[in-house]
This record gives sequence, C-alpha cells and structure tokens, in this order.
Amino acid sequence: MAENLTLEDIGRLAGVSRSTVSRVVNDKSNVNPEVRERVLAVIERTGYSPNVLARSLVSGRTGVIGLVIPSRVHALFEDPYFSRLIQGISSASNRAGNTLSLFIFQNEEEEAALYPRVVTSGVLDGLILTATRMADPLLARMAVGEIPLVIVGRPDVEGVSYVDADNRGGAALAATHLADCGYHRIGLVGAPVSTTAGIDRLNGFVEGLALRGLTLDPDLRADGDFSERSGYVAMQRILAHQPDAVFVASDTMAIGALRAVREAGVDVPDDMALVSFDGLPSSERSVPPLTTVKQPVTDAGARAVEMLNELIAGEAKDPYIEIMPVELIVRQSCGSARQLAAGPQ
Amino acid sequence: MAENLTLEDIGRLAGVSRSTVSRVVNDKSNVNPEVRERVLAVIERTGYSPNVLARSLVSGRTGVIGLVIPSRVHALFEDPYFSRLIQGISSASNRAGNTLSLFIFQNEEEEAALYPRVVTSGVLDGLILTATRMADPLLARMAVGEIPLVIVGRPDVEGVSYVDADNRGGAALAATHLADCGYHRIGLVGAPVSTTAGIDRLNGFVEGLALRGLTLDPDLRADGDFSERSGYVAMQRILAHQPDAVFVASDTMAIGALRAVREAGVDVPDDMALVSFDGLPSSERSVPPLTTVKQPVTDAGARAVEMLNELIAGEAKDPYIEIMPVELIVRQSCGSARQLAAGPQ
DNA sequence: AGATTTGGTGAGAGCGCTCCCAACACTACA
DNA sequence: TGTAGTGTTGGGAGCGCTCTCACCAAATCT
Repeated sequence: MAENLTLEDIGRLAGVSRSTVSRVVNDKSNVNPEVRERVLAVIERTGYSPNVLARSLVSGRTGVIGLVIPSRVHALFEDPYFSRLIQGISSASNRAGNTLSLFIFQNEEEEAALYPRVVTSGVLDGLILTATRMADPLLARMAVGEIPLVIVGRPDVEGVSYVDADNRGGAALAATHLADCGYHRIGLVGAPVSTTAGIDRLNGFVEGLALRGLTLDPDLRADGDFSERSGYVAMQRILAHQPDAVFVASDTMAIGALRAVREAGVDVPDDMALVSFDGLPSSERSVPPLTTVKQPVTDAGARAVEMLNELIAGEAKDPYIEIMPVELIVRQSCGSARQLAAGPQ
Repeated sequence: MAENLTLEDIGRLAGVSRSTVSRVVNDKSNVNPEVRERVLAVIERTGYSPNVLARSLVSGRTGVIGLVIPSRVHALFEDPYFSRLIQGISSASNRAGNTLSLFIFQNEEEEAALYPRVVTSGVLDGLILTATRMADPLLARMAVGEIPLVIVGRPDVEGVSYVDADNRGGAALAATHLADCGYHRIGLVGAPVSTTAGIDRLNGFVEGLALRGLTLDPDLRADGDFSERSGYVAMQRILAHQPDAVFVASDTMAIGALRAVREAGVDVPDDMALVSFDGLPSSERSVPPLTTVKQPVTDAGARAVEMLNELIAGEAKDPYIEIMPVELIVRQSCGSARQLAAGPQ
C-alpha cells in the first residue's frame, strides 16, 4: 500500500499545503494542533511514508553508513570475530537510525573498482573501515578526508579516528598471568605483524614477560594469519622446542594450536599451558576451555558507530581515539584454576 | 576531491549543456565523438562522479538491495553458515553493480519498528530474506508484494521466489550412505522443525532410511537449534540408546555432538559413525574430519542476487524457484573411507 | 486608532539528475 | 526550390522533498 504517495497528495487529502504536511512530518513547532491532528490522521490512514531519496537529495544527509571490509580478509572471514563485529555495528546502526551498507572486497581490483562508488557517489554519510593492514592503500585514499571515517583497530597513520581494543595491555596480562603461574619457557603464536593488532599483541606480550624478568625465546615464536590452520602449523613448529606455556594471539588460532597439541600427545594444561586472545564463544567450548583475554568486540563496533555519527554531525575537529578495556577470563587451559580464588591480575 | 560537481558544472567547463554531459555519462548514442571526448576529458580531470541520489530520484531505481536477517537468528549468527551466505551475497552484489544493505534484527520489536523503514522508504530496489521461520511474521507482511523479494531457504508460503539447497535429497543421501556402510541403528540430531530446513532434512533422512528398509527409532532422535551447544546436548541424549551411526543436521551441531561423543569415551568412527550437513570449513578440521553433505552456500547467495535482479527488472511474473544440488563429501567420520573407491550414492 | 508583533500558512525555488521535445544545421530526396 | 529526413544539441519540466520568504489574520503594544 501507499508506495508512491507524496507530500502533495497528503496535503490535498487533508486540505492543507505540501509545506504544512512537511512541517508535521518533521515535527516542526509552528503548526496548529488541530491541523496537525488532521494531517497525522491522513498519514496514518494512507500509510504514507516520506521518500527518503528526495529528502536526502535536498538535505545532503542519507543516514547511510558504510562498513568496509577490505581484501585479503575474506579468507579470515570465517573467524567469528567478524560476525560479531558486524553484528555489533549493525545493531548500533539500527539504534542510531542509520542504515548499514556492507562492502566486502574480495581482492585489490574489486577494491579499486568499487572504492569510488563507495565514497564519491554521495550516498554514504560516513564510513567504518575495519581490518586495515599496515600501509593500507584504501586507508591512504580515504584519509584524504572526503568523508567522515572511523577505523576499527589501530591504523598506522595519524589523524584518523579509531576504536581499538587494548591489545598491548591484554597481551601483557596474558604474559604476566602465565609467568605468575610459574611457567618460564613461554612461547608465542603471534598474529601477523602486517597488522597493528599483531604488533601490539607482540609488544605487549614481550613487555609483560619483561615485567616478570622473562624474555621471548625466538625458537618459541611463530606467527599465524588469524586462521585456524595457521595456528595449527605455528604450534607444531613451537612444540619442537618444548615450551611450558604458549600465548596464542587469537582464539581461532588457539583452536588450531590445540589440535596440534592434541596430535602431539601433549596435554593441556598438564604438560603445557595456553592462553589466547579474543574471548569468542568458541573459546569456552574448546577442550579444554581456553583461558583468554576477552575484548569487547560488539561494544567496539557500537562505539565506532557513535563516533562516526558525532563526526558526521561535525561535533569535533580532533580525531576521536578510544581504547576499549580487555579482561582476562581464566578457564582451564592455563592450569591455574586452583589459584583462581585470588583473581587474575 | 570533487565532491559536489554537477552535470551543469561539467557542461560549463566543456562548453556544452547539462543534457549533453548526461548523454555522455550514460553512454547514449547521439553525441558527436569529438564533443564526447572533450566531455570525458573534463570528467576525468575533475574526478566528477554523478550524484546517485538525484539519479535515483528520477529513475526510481537505487541499485540498493537489502539483506534481512530476522530476529532470533542472531544467536545462531555464530554459525559460520551466515558468514558465508553474507559473503556470497555481498560478492554477487558487487559483481551485479548493486549496493548491499544489511538489516539484522535483534528481536521482534526491532523488526516491527524497522520494517517500514526498510520497505516503504523507497531506497531499496529489492530484498533478500533469510532464515525464515515457519509462519514468519516478517514474510507474511512482505509477501504482500510491495517490493521484489527473494528468500534464501524454502518458505512455508506459496508464490514467493526462493533459492534453497536440496535439503531433502541431501539428508536422504546421508541416510543411504550410512545404511550402505552397514549401520542399522542410525540416529538423528535434527534441525529445529520450526524451520523448513529442519523439516526437509528430517523427511529426507527418513525417506533415505526407508529406501534401505530402515526406520528411525524415536529414541535415537533429538533435535537441536543449529548451535554447537544444542548438538552437544542432543547427542548426549541419543548416546544413551546406543546408536551405531548418527546423522547430525548441521556441521556446527556436529562439532558439539563430537564433543559429547568424546566425553562419553565413544570413538568416531570405530564405535559410531557420523555424517553431518553443510560442508563448512570447520567440518574438515574437526577430529575426526566429518563426512558431510555439502551445500553450496555461496552459490545460493549469488543465485539469490541474480534472481532478485531479474525480478527487479520485471522479467518474470511467476516466482522463481531454484533448488541447489548438494554433494556428499566422504571423510573419516563415517568410517567408510575404504569403501570410498566406488563413490557415494 | 494605528503600528507592531505573533502564530500559522502557502507558494516558489532549488537539490542534481533524466527525459522529452523543440531547434538547429546539414544532407538527400523529389 | 521545397520537403523530408538525419544527427546533434539545449532548454524545460519534473522526480519528492526542504527551506526561505511573503502573506494573512489575530493579538499585542504605543
């Protein structure tokens, strides 16, 4: 019903002008209460709803925000992290009255071909960019400042607004926790150093070790690419050098690491402790359940939407930067369940 | 650069009128080649790109399609199935020149509140609806036919276009395969019968058993809700009645089922065979790797986009219906690796 | 009483585009 | 020479909306 009614139509039916109807629809003050009622009744009866396109054309605002997930990530897309992030952003968009458009680029060509449509077409009020790489070409282009932009994850350039988890602090927490449990040959299955998250978790981990007088033996370090398979492979390499504990920089990689450990006949936590990062549901259901540094993915997504809307409203010139706190969830894999009473940290 | 150039601006710079520039931009035929070159040069130089909003306002087409994931599903969202589907749909949209808008509803209220904005606002050319329940209230409203609509998954109403996997045939394939492997106490961890997929997989499974002269012992059946946890619980119930094989109606539930089996000290495939459904990457990495009925999720998403675009173009009055073929992937969990040479079915 | 403010209203312009039609040159026909 | 094409171009109207402004009556002031 009522797909193509216009303001004019409603006006005619209510015996007023287009302008008055517009005022009613937009809740402007100077309308006779009686007239307002009459107009609202007609709107109700006809099921009229304003044409968003026409409105946007004149107002210059569409209410649409874009979520861009760049190339190379689609392989990682199986990581539930992205599902959660999308969910958080979608939910926050709904709440804020925005419409969310999703741009998943499969490769660099698609990126190059579609990017102008995304930015220049004028449909998007703003953009959330996620999973940026070091020296991200997309980011380089966007940072020019054509359009309000928020990054999820720390970018490697200045002057851009972003939300990030406390990767550094979280990794340090994992390191000190393992050290406090009495382990000293502590290895690392790292996230790729081509990402800021990878670098931050690496640095935080090393710093945490240092706080307890430990260092990271290069033999006990192998990096993955966030995939389950890469965690499996990396752990196999590290196992050869007999660590007594390992920090795996993501839950999904930890699942893979656990698979390698099991195949090698090593028991977690009896023979080796494990702590991971993310706090996804899967970390709770693994065997054994993973001690993990939980980051608030959904909240970060929501915060990104809020920041973006503030940026769109033009409320700030300085870039917003927000680091979300993380939390160590102690489960079985670190073998410290008994010392738990004192609480982590 | 060039955020707010108009046709008129380009025309002025190229010494022609708005209309001529429009013709060039839209590749119309009757333009002097020389003039066309000149205009194109100006466009190139200025980085002009047409305002999609204005264009849509007059043409009535926006190129935006919506993907709606209704309430109650967000809990299931951790099922990688949805990630894949979204990916497939996104990719197909990009290819087709569409923009994809994502609507994930968290609950019925949000659904009711946002639905009008989705359908009536006039921004969407069409809609893809997924994960419909039996008697889906959303679907009931949409089927009124205000907007081109394609469902992913078989809906329980007539007259709507949809793409579905061959759930029935696939489940039958699982059943006959297990029977052919020599098992006869074959159980089922079913998908919820509040979904057509659940019903179709149940019926197909029973039909497959019947083809081999078997029936489904009610004690050997328990339904889950697609979550890992529900597969775990359902399998625990079934285990008590000692099946020699079980068909689990989704990979994610199968991972949970496997967890229950392991805890019970039962070996797969030596003590019990398992076949699941979906063919997600996780099914390959489980211990043991799962024999599974693979459905082409990405392709189904792509097909949905194609169908929707045909519907939008008004090329057909009859609803499109497409059943995607499935394929039995034989791995270790069914214990038939040796008989594999002959191939399944 | 006359001048000014007020609340309420409608008409016009314009957002950037596409479409239609008229206008123009120029060629080709009778 | 007149008429009908043919190719190319520009202007007008209009998509549905918002916004500014002018208008009118009623209320308030001097």
